[in-house]
Amino acid sequence: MAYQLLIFEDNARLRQSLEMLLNDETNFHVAASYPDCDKADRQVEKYNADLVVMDIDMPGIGGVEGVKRIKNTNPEVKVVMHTMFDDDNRIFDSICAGADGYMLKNTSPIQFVNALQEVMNGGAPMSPFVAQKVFQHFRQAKTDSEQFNLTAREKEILELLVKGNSYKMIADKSNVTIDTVKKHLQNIYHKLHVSCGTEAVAKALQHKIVKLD
Amino acid sequence: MAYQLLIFEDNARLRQSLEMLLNDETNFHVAASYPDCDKADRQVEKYNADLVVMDIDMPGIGGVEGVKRIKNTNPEVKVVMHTMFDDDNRIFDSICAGADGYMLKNTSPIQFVNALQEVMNGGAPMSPFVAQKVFQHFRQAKTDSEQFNLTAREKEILELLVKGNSYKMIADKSNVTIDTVKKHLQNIYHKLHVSCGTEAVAKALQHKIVKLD
DNA sequence: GATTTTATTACCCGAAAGTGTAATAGTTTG
DNA sequence: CAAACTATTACACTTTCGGGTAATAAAATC
Repeated sequence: MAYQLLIFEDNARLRQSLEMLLNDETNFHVAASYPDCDKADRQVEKYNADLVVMDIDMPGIGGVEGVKRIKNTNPEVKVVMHTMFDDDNRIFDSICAGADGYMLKNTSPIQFVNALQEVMNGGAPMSPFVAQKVFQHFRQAKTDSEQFNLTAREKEILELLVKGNSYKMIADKSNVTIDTVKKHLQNIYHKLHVSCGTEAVAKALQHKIVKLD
Repeated sequence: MAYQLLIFEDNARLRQSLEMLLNDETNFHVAASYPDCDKADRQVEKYNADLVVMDIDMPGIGGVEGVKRIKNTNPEVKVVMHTMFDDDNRIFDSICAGADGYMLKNTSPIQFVNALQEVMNGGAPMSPFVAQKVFQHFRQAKTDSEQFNLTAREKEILELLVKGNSYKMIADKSNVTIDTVKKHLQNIYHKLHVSCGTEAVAKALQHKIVKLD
């Protein structure tokens, strides 16, 4: 049985190309295709779709919002983004919205079909460039995190602060007096270029100086 | 010119299989292979390696620490993890340590060679299962973030707190009195099940209730 | 239309946070 | 070896936080 597939793509020529390409595959059947995804959730239900190919830049609600709606009503439907956009925000927004794959439009037809097959097998296909961006996102912080020159002791105390401890609790857990804790945090705030505890926590988490499991 | 390749893999049989497999490829040349990566950084330099295949579970320092060292001394060398481990921590630790790819050992030889080729072309190859984990990592928070039942106003105020504003500053920016801010934050703390601002900031960021660009 | 939720202001009070200054001692580094 | 860094404690002082209680009005919900 072939997978029921829906295409959302505002460029008519590309839409038809995709239809032809995918209908040539025995395990895919393009149930329908649309130039916008304003009613994507209903259309998915109507055709009982297994898989959706979603452009991002479309008239009406964009593809990112489209994914959100589809995943909201039919979480089991797989959605693969298919777009020219390769900027970080579009990529991460799509993934957060629930996309199961992210393929750039420069992908060869063979690779694209492979990607769709991969997503049906439970994978998360993405173009090499996208994969690189995703990896970078994890690494990014690591590099600048050591740029604050916090001493081991200071990291220790900052971590306790981030985990919600008061000055007094930090003092107890570190076996020092509260005044020492105060002094350390004062130094920490200076090094992080912040002026209070909440800001320090935000910065520490943002730059992954401390991790919360 | 073939890429100079190093293999770190403690299982002798697998190590030899990999050598044979990769030496069959015209564009790869296995310069050397080792059962541990304790001196990986020096070995990389000695053979002027372009690419490293790295197991994780090895005697001595593990593969994760190995990647760290290699990337520290030779950031331009590509490192692909090759392991049986598919748990989140190993995956994310490796990526953070600087790995350029993460392939599970159940990968077919053809796919593995493709992955190595992909990484040399600037990609970030990963097994479907790994890709799925990575996507999940982005999505995860989104679901439970709306479970705190914060009102729009409360989110607004919480966001200002996270960004390092004092009660007084929040009051000014929200055009309300400081007492109102206090009351709101008090309610917010209850809803988040925390008892102070720093804890609230940590929780807000952890659950991505507010994002810092 | 009545009830609940949300946003708002106000006041009191004690505890916690944050600043400044200063002194001591061990460690590290040049 | 001297200088710089790190960890530590102490005290005084001001500001900020956070809890409790209470009252009002608009908005949303039932």
